[in-house]
Amino acid sequence: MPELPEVETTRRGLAPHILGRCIESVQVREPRLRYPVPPDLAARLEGSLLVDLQRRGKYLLLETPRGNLLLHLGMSGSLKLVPAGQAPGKHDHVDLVLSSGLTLRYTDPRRFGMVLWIEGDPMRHALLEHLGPEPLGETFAADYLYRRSRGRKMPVKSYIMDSRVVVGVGNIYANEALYLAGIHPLRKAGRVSRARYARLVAAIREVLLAAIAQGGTSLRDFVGGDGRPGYFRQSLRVYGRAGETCDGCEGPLREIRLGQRSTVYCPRCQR
DNA sequence: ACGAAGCCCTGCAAGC
DNA sequence: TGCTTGCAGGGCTTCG
Repeated sequence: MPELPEVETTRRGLAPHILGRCIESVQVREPRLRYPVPPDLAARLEGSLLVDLQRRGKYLLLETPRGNLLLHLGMSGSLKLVPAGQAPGKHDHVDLVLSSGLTLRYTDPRRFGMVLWIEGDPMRHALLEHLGPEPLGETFAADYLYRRSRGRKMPVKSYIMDSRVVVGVGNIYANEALYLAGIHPLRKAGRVSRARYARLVAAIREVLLAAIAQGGTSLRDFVGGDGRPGYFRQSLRVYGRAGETCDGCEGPLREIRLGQRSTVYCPRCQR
């Protein structure tokens, strides 16, 4: 399940291999993703130079002189480079055949992801314009989280997973960051102090940066490999560990459902 | 305006 | 063994 670190790892892995290349042809085998792939995508892209690959939250923006390709990996999506002509698998929905002899292949078994075309300023696009700050950027700070949360009654975990508040904090990292910050996931967002938001900001950065650092070790997988970055599993402190022992107090970790998301925490260490 | 629930989808695991 | 059922979840959309 690609979260921000996996998307950033994908961006870094792909960029040096695709930028400066030209799109020779495009094949859309399955347009039924989260939103339909535009029927005229091939006409928009063919013959275009790939100028830049940027990330905004968990979205990737592949820039060409005529517009941007907006990509989201959803739950199960991935992008990889394969040799031109390699037979597609069942869930290989979109191919961009490049001038380099490699094909950029979009795969997504569950089809929660998206491949869209944007002309004009992509940051004005409906899907991007209301996104909150980047968690690794300067504007994401304790003061910001604190002020914006005043009066909010939703659980702090739901608050930090709201992409209008901050982008890129998915379920796994929300669980991990709240554990590191010692904050109970059900605590009302408006009842978290400024000092504890400072700890939370640091914790969110820490888990994301650690995951990116680990993902970076498998960058070679992006060419000819399976295209799957490391999933950071071995470092998880709470996620997927319900019933196991808390590293801090050695008590059992508890699991609840919050908004149909698995939520794991230590009832003793997190208040 | 806010917060919660619903929905999209397939692979996998558990249960019978 | 082969079915059915349930679960996983990002993020937009709808409902209350």
